[in-house]
Amino acid sequence: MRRVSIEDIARHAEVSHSTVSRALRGNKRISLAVRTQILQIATELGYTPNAIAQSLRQRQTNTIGLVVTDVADPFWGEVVKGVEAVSMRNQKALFLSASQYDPSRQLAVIEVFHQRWVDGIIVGDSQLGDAQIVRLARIKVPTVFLNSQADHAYPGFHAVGIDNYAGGVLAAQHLWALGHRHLAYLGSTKRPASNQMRSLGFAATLRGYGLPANALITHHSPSLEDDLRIGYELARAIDYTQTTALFCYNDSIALGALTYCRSVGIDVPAQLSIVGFDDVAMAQFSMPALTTIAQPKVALGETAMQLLLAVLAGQPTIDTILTPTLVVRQSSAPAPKGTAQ
Amino acid sequence: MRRVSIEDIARHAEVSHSTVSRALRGNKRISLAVRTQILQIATELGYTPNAIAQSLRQRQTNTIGLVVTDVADPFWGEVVKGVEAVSMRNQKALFLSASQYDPSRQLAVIEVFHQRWVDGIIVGDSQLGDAQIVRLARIKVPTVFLNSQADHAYPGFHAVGIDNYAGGVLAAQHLWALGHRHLAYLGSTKRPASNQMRSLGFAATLRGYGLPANALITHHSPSLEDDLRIGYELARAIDYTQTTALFCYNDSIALGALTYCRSVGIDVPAQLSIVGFDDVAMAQFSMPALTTIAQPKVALGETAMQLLLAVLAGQPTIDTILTPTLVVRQSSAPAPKGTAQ
DNA sequence: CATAACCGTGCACACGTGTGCGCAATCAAC
DNA sequence: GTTGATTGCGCACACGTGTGCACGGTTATG
Repeated sequence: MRRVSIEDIARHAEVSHSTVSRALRGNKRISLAVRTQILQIATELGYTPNAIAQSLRQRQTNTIGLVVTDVADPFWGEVVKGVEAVSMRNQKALFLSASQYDPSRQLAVIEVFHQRWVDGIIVGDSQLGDAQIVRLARIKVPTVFLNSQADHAYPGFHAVGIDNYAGGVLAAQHLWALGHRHLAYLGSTKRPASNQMRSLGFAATLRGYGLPANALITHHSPSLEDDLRIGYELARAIDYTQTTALFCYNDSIALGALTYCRSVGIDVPAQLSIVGFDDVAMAQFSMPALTTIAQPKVALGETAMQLLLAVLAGQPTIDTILTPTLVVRQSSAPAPKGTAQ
Repeated sequence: MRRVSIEDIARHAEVSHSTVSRALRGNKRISLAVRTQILQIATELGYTPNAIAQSLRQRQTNTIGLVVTDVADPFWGEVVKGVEAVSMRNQKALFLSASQYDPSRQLAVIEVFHQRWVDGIIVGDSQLGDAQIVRLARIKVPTVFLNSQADHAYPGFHAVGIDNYAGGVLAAQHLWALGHRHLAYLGSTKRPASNQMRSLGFAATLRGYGLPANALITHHSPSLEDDLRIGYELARAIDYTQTTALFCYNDSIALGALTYCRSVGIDVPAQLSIVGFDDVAMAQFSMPALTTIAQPKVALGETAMQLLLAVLAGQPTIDTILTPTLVVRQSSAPAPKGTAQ
């Protein structure tokens, strides 16, 4: 039942375990004859190095902890995919945990990671409060925040994200250019900071164009429900005799809104334009295909992991803010005649 | 820079590290006075147990390895969510890795898990060949296969899955009852076994009803592309002067097919019925909402993890095959007049 | 008061690896 | 042939934790 260790190999080869260890690691002070013999015995016995013992000895686990809010969210699914790919490629094992948008669980997960001596941590959608950040700062694990919902400016903390404000600006420019003068923003309270930035960029840009304050309404869902359902519900609260365009926190909410519109016969985009955020896979396959502010999701995950690796390697790094791009599809069109002021 | 260990606590409390260890673990042979003092010093110093050292000592890591084909796939996202939830609740850390449908990578990941001494492994969508299974059997790690693409009947191997054949039967019954007499199956070659079972259940049932062989055509995508795109492409290859119903390997393919149909003006469900598989979140929000064979995805993940925990606890277990259910929505309807024989 | 039972703690080892240091053997140089 | 360098390997310890055993001290018992 016991697994084969270097001690077992040593016994067979009639050398000490030190010699076996050195031979396996390619130390050049071991003679070729002995080394090849050891390697052969190792494969014969089916030896597998014990990563736990190695970790203890080397005080390093080659392990990364990733905590996200929800793995089943299509956005995070892609991000995790990017993180995993780079992690795998660099021989780091990946711990995954989900926080379900609960900051205390987020911290709890991080503590578990700490106990397991992960080399580094990536936190998605961080909603940690100041007190929690202080606790996190005490355990000095290199940490990368990915699309953080709060500013964590501490030494040893790094960040990768997209410019949410710029995304809001893009949406506003696009819809304004199409002639929309009564608009709505459908937000998400589960992600306070990014929600606010997208909303702000959107609203500020429109105001800059001269849009009166009462011509822009914003609805933020209070619930933790599924985004698709939230979008459906928020869309039903809108007065469509005025509003001709919706900008949604993300694609799931937009797709939910789109479903509501079709179910009550609102013609998208002839009567109503809808713009989403993220550019999830489904966005190009809805009917009509969704105009959206695209985030490079997989790249976001890859970048976060690469940044973390650089930190671990002691290289100088800089935080990265990626820029979102506007992807125009069929869900947005010129405002219907007679609605512009 | 060194982290605080029980040795450090021992020094402060002027006892031996054995006493500290016992106090922390609640051993009743330590006097109350000493124990409380030790606990206080522990929190003062900010002690965190070293899970690596514990693992080495106890020959058990409280760690589970999960390997899936693609985290970004909406189906697997939900499954991972279920696995993670149960894992977390039982204080097991979860290693995640993706195989990208490559059996050799699947095995490679398992070997890494083995090196890290995971207590158990869950393999999603296993496509391991016989040789790989033999290798896997040599390393005696309790393993649960989740919706396996092959029969792995070995001692120490367990399985959780759904009855794909029954799913195919359900789809056939539903579409036949609606009067469809020319049908097509849009499959996926990335998942050979489940694809075959769904196709077989579908075809056998229809033949049982007396459907002539040439009235059912099957298309299997040869590529590794995104399912949504595969569905779109496969749907364009169909002759719609005959075919009035599509049964698709999964919802993503069905949604892709649906998108193609709308883009060329085929009315779903008036002209064409579409049935998917899985019941992903998006299925109820497409237009029309997708009729589909539902899998309990989160429950599947939870069940797999619970089965694994039972195995680890030495309890007797039995493999579980869950039964899919038909969810009728708006994408399926009676066959258009004049098409039935 | 002597002996036994019991309670609280420390010693020492183990888990599996990696590595600094030393030691023996071989070889080269003068 | 003595000295010095070089090569190849083992000894012993460390990483942090848990636990069997022994041992000293206190209390109960006769």
